[in-house]
Amino acid sequence: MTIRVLIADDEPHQLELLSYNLEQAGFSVSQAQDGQQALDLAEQTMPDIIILDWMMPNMSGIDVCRALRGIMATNQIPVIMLSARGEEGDRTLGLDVGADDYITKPFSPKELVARVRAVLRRTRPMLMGDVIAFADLKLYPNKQIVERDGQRIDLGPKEFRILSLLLERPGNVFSRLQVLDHVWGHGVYVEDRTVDVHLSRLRKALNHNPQGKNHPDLIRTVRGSGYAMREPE
Amino acid sequence: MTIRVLIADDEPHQLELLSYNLEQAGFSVSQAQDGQQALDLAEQTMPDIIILDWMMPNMSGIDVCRALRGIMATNQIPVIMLSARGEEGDRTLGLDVGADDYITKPFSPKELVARVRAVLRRTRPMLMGDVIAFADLKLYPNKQIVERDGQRIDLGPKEFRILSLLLERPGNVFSRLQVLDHVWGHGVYVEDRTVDVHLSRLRKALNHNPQGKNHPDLIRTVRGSGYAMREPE
DNA sequence: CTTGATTGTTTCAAAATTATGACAAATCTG
DNA sequence: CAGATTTGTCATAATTTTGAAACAATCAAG
Repeated sequence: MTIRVLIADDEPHQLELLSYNLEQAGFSVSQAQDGQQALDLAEQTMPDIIILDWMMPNMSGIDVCRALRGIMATNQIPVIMLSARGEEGDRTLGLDVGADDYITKPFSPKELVARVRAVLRRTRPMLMGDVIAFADLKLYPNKQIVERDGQRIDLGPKEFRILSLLLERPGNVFSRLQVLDHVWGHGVYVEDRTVDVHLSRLRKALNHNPQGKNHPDLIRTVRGSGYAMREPE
Repeated sequence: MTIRVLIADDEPHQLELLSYNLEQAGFSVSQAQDGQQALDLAEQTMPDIIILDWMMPNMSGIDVCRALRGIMATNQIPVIMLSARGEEGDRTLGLDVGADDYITKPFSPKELVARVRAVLRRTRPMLMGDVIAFADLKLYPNKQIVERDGQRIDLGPKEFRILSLLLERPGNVFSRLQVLDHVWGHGVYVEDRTVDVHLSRLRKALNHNPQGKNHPDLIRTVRGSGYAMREPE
């Protein structure tokens, strides 16, 4: 369950240095030497976070960021921009384009690592082991426990992971294929209708109420598309 | 099995004074002169507790604390902040960033030592040799003794250490690999299934009741992941 | 209100994972 | 060193989880 970082910088020395530090910090790192390559790699490998140097040949960090935001698959991946300039205008431009954080050079590798963690904590709290709350539901990643309305709920591994996925972006619709990819992993031969079955099991477990009436259904079926968490009224 | 403290303060005199007192109190102390160094040392040596001066060159105590919290490896290490100012806002900022306690200057070395002990007692009772209680279970860390429901229980060394590990963060799931790492140590060639066997032995020992019915099982198996202490709802 | 498409559920055998008894090797104790 | 205890592995049993198929229910549009 390692966190994957993509880092793009045209200066080999800097790239190597930062990669090394990120790896030391326990991340799995892939490198790009220019903007175009970064974009390609991002699409191919779908990292958990992307670090872009502002100035790069071929395609600037800004351009890459804009492009990433335009692609459905990548537009949720958090981005950190690295910049030599320190002008306020740049910063806002960076954030405007959809970057999640902005670091001005010079900075220490330590700082970069800290920022990466901070951004991930903000955007993907589950990856960092924080408790996820949604309506009257609580999910404890470290304990692999789910509670609804204070009541403990038992879930099989697959159901737990599906719920985790849905809770990563509450409200977002996940297609059956996406669910298969994230929960089963790539290249696994399984019917997509199997997802339905697990969703059914998940619903049954979540909505079942020991005393009396069932809880309202927290999962929304989007006909023709997939499933999502539903925020109750 | 001495407790290791990292203390960071940019004023050499103060640093020396506090270090001396902490050492007198039986702690093993390492020193940092600025924030960056503190962060580095923390990652390298993984102390049991960290004391940070609020104002430091290079990186303030706040920044260091934030960074520590962002790093998986260090985010469980308790932190005490030292501050010259006494404003309420600072205090809450300090605690917001994830500090465990906050001391306003001027303070006596005695007070610092007392606070260190208090924080450790709160966060890592086992380190202080305190008795760990969990449900009707009691574990005496330095005596290597466990009792359930008042009855003395005999555990082999491995079983004792596994139980200690599970009790460090009750409810948290520990993978077989984590258990192997913590109990056997790194680079030991042992089947992961061996952990199952020891868990089985641990359970048998814990749940066996001389008079009549067995105790309820205190250990939770998390299919596909590992083991954890079973917490009440 | 019918129809075709999509989704929900139940059931069941297979697959995967975990529990545990038995035993030899290793380690400790006196 | 002898005897006792602790360890690690294996084989087998017990359990849980999974995936697919079959059928029921629901939906969206004519």
